[in-house]
Amino acid sequence: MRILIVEDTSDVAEAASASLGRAGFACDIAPTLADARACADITGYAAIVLDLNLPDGSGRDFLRERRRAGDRTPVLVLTAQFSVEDRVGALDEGADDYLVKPFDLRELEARLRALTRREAGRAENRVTLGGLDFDAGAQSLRVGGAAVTATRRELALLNLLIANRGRIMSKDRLFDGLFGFENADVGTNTIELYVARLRKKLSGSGVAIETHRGLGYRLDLDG
Amino acid sequence: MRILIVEDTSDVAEAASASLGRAGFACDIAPTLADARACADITGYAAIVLDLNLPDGSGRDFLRERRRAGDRTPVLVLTAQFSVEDRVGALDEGADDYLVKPFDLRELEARLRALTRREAGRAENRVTLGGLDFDAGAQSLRVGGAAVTATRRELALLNLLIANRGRIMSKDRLFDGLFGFENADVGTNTIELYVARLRKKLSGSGVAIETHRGLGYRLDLDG
DNA sequence: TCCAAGCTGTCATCAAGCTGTCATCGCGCG
DNA sequence: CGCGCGATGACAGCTTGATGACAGCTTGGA
Repeated sequence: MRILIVEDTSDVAEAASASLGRAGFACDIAPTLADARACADITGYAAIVLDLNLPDGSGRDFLRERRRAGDRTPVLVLTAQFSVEDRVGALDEGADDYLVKPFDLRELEARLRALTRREAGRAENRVTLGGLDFDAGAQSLRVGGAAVTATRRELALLNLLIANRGRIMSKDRLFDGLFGFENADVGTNTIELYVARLRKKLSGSGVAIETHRGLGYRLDLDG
Repeated sequence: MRILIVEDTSDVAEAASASLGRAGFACDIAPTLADARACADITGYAAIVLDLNLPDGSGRDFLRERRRAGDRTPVLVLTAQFSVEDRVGALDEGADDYLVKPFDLRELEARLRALTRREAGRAENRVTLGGLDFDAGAQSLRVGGAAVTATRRELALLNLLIANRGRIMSKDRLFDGLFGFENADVGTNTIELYVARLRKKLSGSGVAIETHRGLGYRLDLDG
């Protein structure tokens, strides 16, 4: 799951990026509206965290632009203001959620999980699929009832595959979901590597990651 | 848009109901968990406003029940507590949003609009034709309900034919659609080859690729 | 601050199966 | 009946993916 953080205070942006990164999100940071537009044009995001106060304009303009262009990416707005009008305005302009600064990083994380999971058509973090039991919030994985340890990247990949279960995901899309711009030089072989590692851990779970040559991978029930 | 308000303080419930009513929502009020269960079982709601503090238990139990039962109705949680743990917990248990009491009625209204708004709109580029079911996004193909695997080229050809269904496509045009400039030296026989391969996979689908000698191919319903 | 453990990503090598060519056969049309 | 376009089976090359080993780096603990 790739997230765009539009925030000019680098302290806040860095902290959020680090915290979300640990939670399995891949983050890009845009300190200005111009940067945000560039990033959003280049790639798609699972969600956008948007500060309203930016050096080159208001985040609300950016939000309005995207919505007008038909972009429905979930947007969580950050605001330092206490005015109800402002929050309500942002929500009515198409924001999906907001947080008042200063905010707790765990809360940002939980809200982004709620937003992205809604996009995937899920109502809760926990997914049971065959003998597989995955909780995106707790980052925990069980196979046939037994706890299985998995690394951050492995869980991120699993999360992506589950969110798109039954669909073939190209390696490019998986790559975009797993890595932000700062890791753009990572070889695409990495995806194959993590698929292999995940498969090993999922063996016997009744869930399989199928290879579709030249197309990508698909997660679905075995058999 | 019908909304269920689960809240035992009748002042708050009435005020919310009146305000939301003016905004175009139809509201039912449930003062207890038992009432809430009864209402939710009888009819479906566009969203649920849920107080966590109720005379006969915690709203979180109710939330968990509904989610476990597969109910995805958007839930907005009302909480009097400031504990981050509690909010995060509710969100992770499947809540879509929360408000801290006391809250502004306009804000409740805006948030419910945001929650219900996103139920609409799920763009799918999926085509069903006779017994054939093709999803260009998921790159998946079904014939008579059964999943059929196809290679990249086969899917590309199918996509082209479906997009121009009922029209005769010359081999040249199909060729241009399947191969870029770098493959310009591929023999035109290849198209015939892939048509044959596709026909094999589509047999029994009710869809046929007709040959029009000297002109090209046409995909349409059988018979 | 240093160390150890484990996560990450690169590389090389091996396997799989997609791709396109060829040859041969069928079939429609003149 | 003959010509030419199209159909199809077989095959070899080559792209694409799988996987084991390894080095660098991060992270957590002492």
